Amino acid sequence: MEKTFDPAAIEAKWAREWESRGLYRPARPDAEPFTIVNPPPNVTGALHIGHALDNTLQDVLIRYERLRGKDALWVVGMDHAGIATQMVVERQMEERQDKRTNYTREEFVEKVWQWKAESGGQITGQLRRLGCSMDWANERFTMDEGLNRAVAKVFVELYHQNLIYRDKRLVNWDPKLKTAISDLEVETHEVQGSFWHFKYPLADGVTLDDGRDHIEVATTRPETMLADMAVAVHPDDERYKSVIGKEILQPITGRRFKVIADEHADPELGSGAVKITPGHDFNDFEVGKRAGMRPGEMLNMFDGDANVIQTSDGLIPREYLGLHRFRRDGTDGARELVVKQMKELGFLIPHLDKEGLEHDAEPRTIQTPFGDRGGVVIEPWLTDQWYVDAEKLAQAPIKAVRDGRIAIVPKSWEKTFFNWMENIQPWCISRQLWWGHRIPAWFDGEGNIFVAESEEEAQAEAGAGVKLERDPDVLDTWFSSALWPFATLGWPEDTAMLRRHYPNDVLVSGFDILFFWDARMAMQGMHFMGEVPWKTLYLHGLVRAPDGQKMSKSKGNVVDPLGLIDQYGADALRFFMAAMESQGRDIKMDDARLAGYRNFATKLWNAARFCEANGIAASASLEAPAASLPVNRWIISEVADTVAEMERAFAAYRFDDAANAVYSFAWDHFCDWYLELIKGAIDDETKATAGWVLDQILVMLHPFMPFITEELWTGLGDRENYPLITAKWPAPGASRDAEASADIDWLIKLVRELRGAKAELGLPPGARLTAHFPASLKARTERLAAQLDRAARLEAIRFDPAPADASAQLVVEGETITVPLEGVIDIAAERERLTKALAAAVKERDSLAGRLGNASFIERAKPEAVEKARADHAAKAAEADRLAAALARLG
RNA sequence: GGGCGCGUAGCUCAGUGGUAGAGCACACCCUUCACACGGGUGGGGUCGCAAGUUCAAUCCUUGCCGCGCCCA
Repeated sequence: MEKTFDPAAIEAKWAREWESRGLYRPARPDAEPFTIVNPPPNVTGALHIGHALDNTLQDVLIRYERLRGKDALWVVGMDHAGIATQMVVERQMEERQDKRTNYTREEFVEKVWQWKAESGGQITGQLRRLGCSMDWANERFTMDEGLNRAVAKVFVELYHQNLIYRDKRLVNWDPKLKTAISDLEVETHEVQGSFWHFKYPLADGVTLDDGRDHIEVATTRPETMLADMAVAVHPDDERYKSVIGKEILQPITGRRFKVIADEHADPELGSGAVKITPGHDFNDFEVGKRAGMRPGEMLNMFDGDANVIQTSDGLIPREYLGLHRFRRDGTDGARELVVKQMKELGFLIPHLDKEGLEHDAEPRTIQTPFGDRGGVVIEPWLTDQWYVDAEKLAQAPIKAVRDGRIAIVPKSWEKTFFNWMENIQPWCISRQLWWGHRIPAWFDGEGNIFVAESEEEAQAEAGAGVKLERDPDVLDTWFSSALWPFATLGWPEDTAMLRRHYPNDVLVSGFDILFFWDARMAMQGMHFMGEVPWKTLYLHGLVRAPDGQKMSKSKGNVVDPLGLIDQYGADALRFFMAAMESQGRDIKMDDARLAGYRNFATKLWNAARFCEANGIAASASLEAPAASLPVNRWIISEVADTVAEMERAFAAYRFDDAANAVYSFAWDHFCDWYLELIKGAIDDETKATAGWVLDQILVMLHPFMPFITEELWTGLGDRENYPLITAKWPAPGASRDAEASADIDWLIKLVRELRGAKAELGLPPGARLTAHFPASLKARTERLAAQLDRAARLEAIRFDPAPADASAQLVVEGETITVPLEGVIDIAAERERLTKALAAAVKERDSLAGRLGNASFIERAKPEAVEKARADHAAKAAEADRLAAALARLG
């Protein structure tokens, strides 16, 4: 074995071996199932650091449960990512001066499939590098045959249950991608913009009570005045009461419309009057509806690119037609022209700044909606789209979380979940794209809709001879991924897989997709399966840059997980992710820590080398070997404790605790103490014990560091047919051995005292000394003779009284051990050492005495607390006495 | 405006109603027969601030300050 562990040399080998031997999903028909579905990564995606975290956590759970003997299934697949994928392919076409619309829909979609076959799905190879033990043999795709069927069936059923419907209303329109998107795909950012104030003249000579012949309105989007249909004032606003029902004459379009009363107008804000553009603003749309306008009558002034088109009343002046909504690429748009004309016409009310200077507009920070993919400002646009009645579907998941059938971990997310689910809006699911699941709805020429799983069925419904045209739109990608927990298991067929693995056990996802994906899975799962999709929903945080900033391509601070794997090894990266994962908190990247876990892998590697060189080999039994020596009995106890601690941590989804438990056991207990204590005295019992303990470390560490542990497991024993990945989780069959633990705990304290004394007295660490023990320790020192020789470096153990002077005195568990140091001891240094130790003991003793002297403590504190304080006080007092005596003896 | 979370050693983070922990970093020692990606010893924290509850508060409550995220 090499001195330094080289991850690259073994990772690819094991990933290949495990997968090709079918070890990621061994046949375990009689075992209890354990199921996780993986959040399907985008077919366009590459592995980023968030995937590394998300998938590490899932793999840790899957490997743990597989070791525990369960039939562990980790469903893997990819997401067709409608918008993202279409964008990728279109961008490539652009580079060749080509474009989507040069092709038929079928030709284009064929090209996307080609792209997918050639360069899509790189991420699957990258997940394998991370060691993800997914069920690769049954990889799925949101547009494979099974999912297609499931999507069609879900759509048709929800439609017939009136849970999917078609509606004309305002949608979030992305004018760059030219598709509708859902509320969730809109990101609001603050933008520095302008707030313009205008006069809207009252028609027919009407005036306000104060004599003015106009109403003042203000807007951040003046271009929409081309489609204004009302001015709203608050019904109780005395300033405007007299003009409610009177008309405005819009200066640019010459359109006449009414002053209406609506509570949306806030008398406290600005003039208290607002212009109403129901076709281009969500609030105005509602005001318009309340005023009796039907969506079909609302004026629309934009095409899909957000360029101005003529409204149905033909009143937009010719010079506006074709202009973009606002300035773009250095060219003024409708907004700029509206402001210019209103100003020329004398209807612009200038803004006065602090210095009294006039400006066209007041500067203002505006909450502006952007499309999360296209990155341009969203335009509220009046179109026909398909909607899911999310409010109805949300009820069952709300109840399931409420009554605990779904446990959200960490629990603090429940509130967020409820808040969103209880205020959920209709979900717009149609997208004006070519790549995706085409909506299974057909139209005849007369406004009738036929929704069916196939064209034949739709035709049958419509009647022979009726000419049908299929809805050109596709479904939101999340509509299909919402079916993941059951559609990947065979639904709508009633398969054995489905019965066995639904509900899934746990879903692990970042909180950023709680609404996008998790909540929607819960809705669809409960609706179609009648049961929760998973029993536990574990939400983790984001991986942040070392400075705590969010990683983003535009900031250039993204960390490539594959680079980290190259540098530190996949095991170290995985261990880092798990050890840093404490219940959903964000994780800051920290290379030093990663390096630390690489060092840990090397440490383990070298411990195994040591074992190998000393004839310590693989164990044959799951149970701990019989042992008589204290060191062996002690380390077996420690294994049992560690197993228990890990199981507790796993049950609570404390990845950090589980990782730290095996880390500290392997390094602190096994390497630093056990191996040191057995050196030079490795008999058969010790060989058996050490081999067994090392095996237990490999098993316990395997979920976190699968590669190195598997390599060592097969390297240490002849067990090609019993690979670690499918080995058995520890069952030591031993409990804490109190006597052995007391012995070794004492020994460790003694050794630490000796080392400390040597360091402080300036003695070489390797110096061999004689120690005088009290006779009461005779039996213990005999049991530990080998270790006292080796680890404590004691040359001789004596029970006669030590010479009174020139000695170091160590107080261990209340007993004084004297180490004569004639000729070498620096009395002053020893005095200083003892004085320091005494001061510490006295401080603690007195603090405890103070507490015990407090009558109300004795009366009111829990009896255990009082008891413990008494015991601690006695121990500290004894220690202080011993140290004081030792100091006195020095003179 | 509403909600959630955070503020603990120089850094990254655990943690507990009863004397504060880890990793890294730091100082000193060690070329000890697995490992310098190592071993040993040690220094370092008024647990953001203030008040309250309690025999006892870093931990519970309230307020404040600072930071972050989500929603409107």
